Amino acid sequence: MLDIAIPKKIYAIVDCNSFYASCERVFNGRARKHPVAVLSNNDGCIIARTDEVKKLGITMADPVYKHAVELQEHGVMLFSSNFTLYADLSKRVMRILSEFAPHLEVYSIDEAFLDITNVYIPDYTAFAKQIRETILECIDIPVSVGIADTKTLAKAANKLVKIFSKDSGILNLHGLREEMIDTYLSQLPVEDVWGIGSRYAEYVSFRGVTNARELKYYSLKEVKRRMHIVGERTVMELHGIACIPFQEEYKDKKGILSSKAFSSPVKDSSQLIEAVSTYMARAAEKLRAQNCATKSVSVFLRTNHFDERLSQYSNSFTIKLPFPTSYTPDLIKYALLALDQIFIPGYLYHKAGVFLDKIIPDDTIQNELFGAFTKQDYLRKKKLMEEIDKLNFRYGHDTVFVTTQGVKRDWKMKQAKRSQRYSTRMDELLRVKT
DNA sequence: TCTGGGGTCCTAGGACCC
DNA sequence: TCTGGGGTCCTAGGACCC
Repeated sequence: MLDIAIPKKIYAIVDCNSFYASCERVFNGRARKHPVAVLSNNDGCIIARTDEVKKLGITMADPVYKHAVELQEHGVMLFSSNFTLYADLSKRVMRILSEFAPHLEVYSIDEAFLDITNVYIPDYTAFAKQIRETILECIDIPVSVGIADTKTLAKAANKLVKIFSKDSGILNLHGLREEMIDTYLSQLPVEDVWGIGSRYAEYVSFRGVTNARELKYYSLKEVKRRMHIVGERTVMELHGIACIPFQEEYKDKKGILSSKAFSSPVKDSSQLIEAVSTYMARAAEKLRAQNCATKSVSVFLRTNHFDERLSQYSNSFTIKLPFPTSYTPDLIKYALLALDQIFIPGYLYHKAGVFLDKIIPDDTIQNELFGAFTKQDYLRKKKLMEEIDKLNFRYGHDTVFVTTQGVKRDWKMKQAKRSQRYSTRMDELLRVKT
């Protein structure tokens, strides 16, 4: 295909099976014996499910109420999401994985790539087996491992585990003959290829491309025309040519979003003010946690688009800030100005959110040449917020808060079925009867 | 009654500059 | 009838990921 020599890579991807559901099983003996599903905020959708639940035909983000009968019939245990717990267990999994390879890319809360190009591994399957067993033993979370010469092929291998090696949880494509790899790829539906979403899958399947092997040999020119450079990279990677870079170091977020649906419809501006203030407080915490400041604040709100009987409204407004900041009261002030631009009385609001954009590391902030803003001013506010963040971290969210966040918070999400934060809160440790 | 909450990257097109 | 050409920066929107 190409004349130039490309240094070969070898990647493994480790993916926690039904991660949130598996986390619930770690601390709940009864859940081990039952199918488990984890719910979104407000307990509205199913966002993680064990295999038994998948077999019922319940897909990601399916609303619970649609499946109430099957869920009950099959004795599925439902849990509200408990992200504090999941994040903590994720960290522990990643720590173990980092011992298996010199380079680790934490790709999501439940997945990581390992660059094992220069690791001496006599038997890749045995290597993967050791990873699985260690994580199972130490953290009690089952994982699947895919190994191949590109990230896309490793992801494909990981998906194919479910078809070819469910019991072992391992599939290694590295070192196989091309025809053998193609045989595997022919079993992977094109929409399961990493980088091919529903729109592209629809486009190519219309042209007779329904699996990964067919995509691999489809016209590269056509792929490039319709799916641009991203699609082209995907196809190249299916050919075993690594073009998606490995990103080891943690990158600061370029945008920070905080948004949630309300537990019940909201009409009053006073409640929206509380919600937007609270979301902004959370976004600002995240911003400060990465030592950054923002120069842009957006607010959006919308009615429930699922309810066709309601009159619909959706809008957003962005304010460019006169100076970079991470100071919650400033950010809330601008967020409320933005909210004021888009709030129209009379609608039943279902969801609101804030978005921070134009994020910069705060050590790049400089005095404004002819303005009132000074770096000293920024640092003074930052110091104050750091103290408040410490208190809130120690005593729980919103121990110290801005008054517009409100006290009652009727609009707040429901989490009726949340498990305890076993691993991070002293007062919620697992109790064992002796 | 009840429908997630985060993120990323890329492209096209317009504004603006010389 | 002719009506520069090249560059950068910004934004909105669309695709994707988990």
